[in-house]
Amino acid sequence: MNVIIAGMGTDSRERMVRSAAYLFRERGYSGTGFRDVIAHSGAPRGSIYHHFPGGKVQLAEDAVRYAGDFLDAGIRAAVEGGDAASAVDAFAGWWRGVLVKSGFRAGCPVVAVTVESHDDAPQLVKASADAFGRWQDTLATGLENAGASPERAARLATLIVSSVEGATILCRAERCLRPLDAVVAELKEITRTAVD
Amino acid sequence: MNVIIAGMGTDSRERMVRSAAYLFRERGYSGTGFRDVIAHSGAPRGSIYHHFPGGKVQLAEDAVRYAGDFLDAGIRAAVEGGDAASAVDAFAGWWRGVLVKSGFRAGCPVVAVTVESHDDAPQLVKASADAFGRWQDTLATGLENAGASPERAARLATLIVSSVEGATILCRAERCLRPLDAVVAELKEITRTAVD
DNA sequence: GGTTGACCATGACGATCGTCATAGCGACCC
DNA sequence: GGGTCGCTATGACGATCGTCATGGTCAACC
Repeated sequence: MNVIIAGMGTDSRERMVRSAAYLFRERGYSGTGFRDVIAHSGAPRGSIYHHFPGGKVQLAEDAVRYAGDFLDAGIRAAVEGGDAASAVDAFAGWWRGVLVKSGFRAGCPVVAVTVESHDDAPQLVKASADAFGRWQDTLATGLENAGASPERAARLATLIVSSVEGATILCRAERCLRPLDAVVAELKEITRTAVD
Repeated sequence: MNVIIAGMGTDSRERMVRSAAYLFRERGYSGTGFRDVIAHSGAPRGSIYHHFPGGKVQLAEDAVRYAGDFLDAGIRAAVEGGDAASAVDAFAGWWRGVLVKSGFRAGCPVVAVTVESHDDAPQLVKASADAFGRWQDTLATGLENAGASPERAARLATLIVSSVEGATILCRAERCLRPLDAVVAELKEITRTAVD
């Protein structure tokens, strides 16, 4: 039987969400069909609209939320027990692993959903904004604790998220880690001077 | 009749390429069908595979190249007759205009194609890498002329392209210019200290 | 132990996807 | 003026898309 924990659904439901997030990273939102999610997750076809009455949009919404929560927890853990540079390392290091492990074929699922969202699915835009916002808030808190002013910390957090996400895209195009490494080097220099 | 200029195709062919680049910015690659391109460009349906024997992939390839050339020319013009900060303004200012004019619904077509490309279309990855590479080269040249060292100029150019592209995505999600403004403020500060 | 309800198997719906074949148009060349 | 060729109109192909209805299974609860 399935043990239901508050906030978490069935096994197959969660597998679908995780697979959707995984597949979005490589093929994007429109490029990923329900059949792909079923095949990748091994979840049953018949219960799609039982778990996701809102259809594909709801699945994508949950996938974005899942990715947002997952990465935010990683950033938070690295920020709580490290210096300012570890905030950058935690965020960039995760995407470096995604790039290498996928052979530069995968990127950020939140980015994928954002750049494809039309007007008839505003929930997706909101979910993406939530994820990006939480990442920035967590990073900004870490930078403040390291000694940066609140205003500067907020601006730097936005720069970190923007540049690392952008560098991840450039890495996929160039099929190498050079852009991400260059960005991280500059970011570390900036954060170092900002916390003094 | 159609006046054929070297490197440029028919009117309807070029309209299709431009429309594809335009539509990719809002709906992405997989989210944009040939029928959308036909409707938006007013081009005839029957000549799709006359102008693009390679099908949708070739159309996207040309769209990425078109966007790459177009923006590179803008950056080059701004870099040639300005200081180091104008390089940032030229690049970021273009995307600011795209965001505002589209109501935060459009982004970068090169990004859209990159994050959706699978293995069966490596031409698209290469075309994207070319566009990103040219933008970085042009910006780096401008930074070098302003006084930055070649190595630092290359790293900064990568940071500029990455962070502005990333900020554009964040702006679409948050539906405001705050991320881009924050990034531009930090970038100007960095480039100012780098050219001294 | 009968009933409820969460969950899944199966198959199909209409729409749209990228692709292509065929026929025909009109301008140009010899 | 007959023929060639760039370009377009039209319609269809099979595949796949998201969506949903129906019927069934099995554990849980009164």
